[in-house]
Amino acid sequence: MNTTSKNELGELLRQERVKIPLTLQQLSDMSGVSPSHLGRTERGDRFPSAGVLRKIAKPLGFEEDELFTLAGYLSPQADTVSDTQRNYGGGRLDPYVAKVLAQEPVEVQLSVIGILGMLKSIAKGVARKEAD
Amino acid sequence: MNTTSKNELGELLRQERVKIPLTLQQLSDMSGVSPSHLGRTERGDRFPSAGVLRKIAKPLGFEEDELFTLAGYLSPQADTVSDTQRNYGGGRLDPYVAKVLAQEPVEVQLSVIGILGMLKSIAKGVARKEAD
DNA sequence: GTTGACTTTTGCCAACTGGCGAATTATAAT
DNA sequence: ATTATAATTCGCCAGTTGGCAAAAGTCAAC
Repeated sequence: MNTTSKNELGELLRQERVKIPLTLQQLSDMSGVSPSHLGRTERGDRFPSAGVLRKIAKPLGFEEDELFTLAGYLSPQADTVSDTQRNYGGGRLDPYVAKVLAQEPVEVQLSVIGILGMLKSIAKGVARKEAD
Repeated sequence: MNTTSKNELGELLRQERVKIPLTLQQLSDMSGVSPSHLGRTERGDRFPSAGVLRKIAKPLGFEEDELFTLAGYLSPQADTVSDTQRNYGGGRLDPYVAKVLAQEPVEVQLSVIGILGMLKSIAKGVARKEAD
């Protein structure tokens, strides 16, 4: 449908699924869409209908209509769409990192990024000192 | 498809089209959807995809996503809380954590879980000590 | 009534979606 | 290395969507 696509949608879907992390089978169980179809969708040999997009959105952590705009069913600035995180073109989370972290309780996960924030501010201070 | 449907969507579409007023041909010219398909859709023997709903929305005076909810592609009020449903199975990575971490270089990500590992082993030692 | 233009419906068809089961490929475990 | 097991992909299929062209159905002027 979108000739210039390079299949960014499918790649995004796989990226999100893997980083959660989920298998096709698990996502299938949550969404009611067959694993084979999900796989084909991610790799771009099938284009997902609005129905499937709706079913898989929440399990993947998307807003209900977020995937619609990404799929071109809704224009980018269409109403409502809470300007959520613009992480799409941004950095990627290493799958191994995701897997390890996912095994920790959410509070630990949050602590980890809290500590990361501290380290970053310390590093920043050090860098400023060194620059003097 | 839905035997009990009464086809409210199709009837609504026809009502709006006639009210404007437009012929199937005219709506077809504006939307790029064939008259025959529009006719079948209104009468309920075809169910419109998200693509055609998007195409005919504005010509009929609807918001772009308005027909999506009417067609059941979008729930009546998309609640914008992605935090509500989580923890499907065990081992899920918090989306916020994922977003934050994803913005760091992969080496930083790896360092982070390295540090996490250290902290865990320290905690384990402490716990054993306390248990004594 | 008949002709004419216009609107809607119908017959048929290609293309696509999405599911199921088998085959293949990765991942552990012994 | 070999086997077991889980994950992904492939082959094939039924059901739908949506377009085109031809067939009705409508309504006016003549």
